Amino acid sequence: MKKKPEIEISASTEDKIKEAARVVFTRKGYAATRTRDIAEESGFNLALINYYFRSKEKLFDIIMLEHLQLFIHSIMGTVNDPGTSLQEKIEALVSHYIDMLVKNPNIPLFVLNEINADPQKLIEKIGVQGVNRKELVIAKQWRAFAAANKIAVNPVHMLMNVVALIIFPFVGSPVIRNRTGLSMEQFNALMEERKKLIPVWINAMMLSK
Amino acid sequence: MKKKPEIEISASTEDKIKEAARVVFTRKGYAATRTRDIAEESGFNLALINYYFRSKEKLFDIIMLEHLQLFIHSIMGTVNDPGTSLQEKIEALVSHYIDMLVKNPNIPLFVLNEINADPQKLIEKIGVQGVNRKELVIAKQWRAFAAANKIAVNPVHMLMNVVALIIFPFVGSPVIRNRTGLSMEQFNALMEERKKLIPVWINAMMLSK
DNA sequence: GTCTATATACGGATAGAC
DNA sequence: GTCTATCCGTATATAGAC
Repeated sequence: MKKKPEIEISASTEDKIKEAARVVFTRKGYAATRTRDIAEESGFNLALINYYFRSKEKLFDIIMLEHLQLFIHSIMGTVNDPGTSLQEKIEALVSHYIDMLVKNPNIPLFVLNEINADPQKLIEKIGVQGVNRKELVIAKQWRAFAAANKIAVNPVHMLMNVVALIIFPFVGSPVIRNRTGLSMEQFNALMEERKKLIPVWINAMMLSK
Repeated sequence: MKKKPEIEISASTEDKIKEAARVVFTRKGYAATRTRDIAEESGFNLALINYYFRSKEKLFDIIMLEHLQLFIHSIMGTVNDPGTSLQEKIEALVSHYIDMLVKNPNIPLFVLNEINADPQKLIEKIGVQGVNRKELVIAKQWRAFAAANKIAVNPVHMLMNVVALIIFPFVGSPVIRNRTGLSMEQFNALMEERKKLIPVWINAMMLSK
């Protein structure tokens, strides 16, 4: 495992190809990207892709795995932190994901797409199954909150709602921007607003009767 | 324009191919479906697809157009009905779309995907631009409601939220079902619950401070 | 390691028999 | 209208020169 500098002055050819692949795969999906597109984007020849990664599919698997880890990895620290309240955890998650998605707006659709294309394959690769979700700190805090406030709705609803409010705008971004006439900057400004709004909304939803 | 029977005892070959195409395109997306897949699904030979539809792309355009109309068409009546309140309109829309999505759970991801792949192309085809959205009855009712309750948030947020809460669970269905262990029937039961819950949530969100 | 040239496979589309 | 056989472009992958 080679150590990498924080700022890559000159990335290796392998990393350049991987970055190019990330860009193209994420924008067009697996089936619609050609190895030629990746080669062009990277500035190298198409033969090099196979030299480093053996095949288009293997390269894709690497990219996808990194995306999934980006989604899942960082979350674990916050949801299992005994030092923060439920409300604070929601705020942290919302803020963190919106930041990430503003930088990488194409990731959600890409990931959802490819999971849909082959649900088995990708689910095996994540392998976070080890964690017992019921015993996460956030789960305990939710149960306490639900009991204290006599909340009867299935927690799966609230989970879906949080994720929906965060992710959906990015998935629907082209439609939204077209129908509303918003520029990319204006759209991102709205997303910034949502960091504050979503936790408030979630709270209101949970307590609604 | 031939009139079709409500229940097709024996659909024409053309319609069978179209239905097969709908199934395969919707499941796999444009790039990943092969005309051979459609042929197999339809029970006919691949040559027939070109006989009836000239090309894969023309067939796709037809399917996509029908999907988009399914999304947009029925909505206009309800959002422009002067006889129902804002709350009633939201209830009607939520209920209607969830019914539709339970029957066609793959449509949202498919449509979002293809819009993302080529935003220009599809937006031109919808052509609902004629409608002045500001003058829809629902828009007036929203402004009245917002004024009466001193709501300051950008209405685009609320629009995104309604759509997100309805559509996202279907887009994320494979992940959700995998992480929660829900069967398809249990998932659909949750969606049924959401017909009542979402309008309540929306109301709570709008009035939250 | 990186390139050019090429083998090989696959997919969309068509010709032509029935 | 429907089929079988086939053409032809394109995409992945590899061989081999440098």
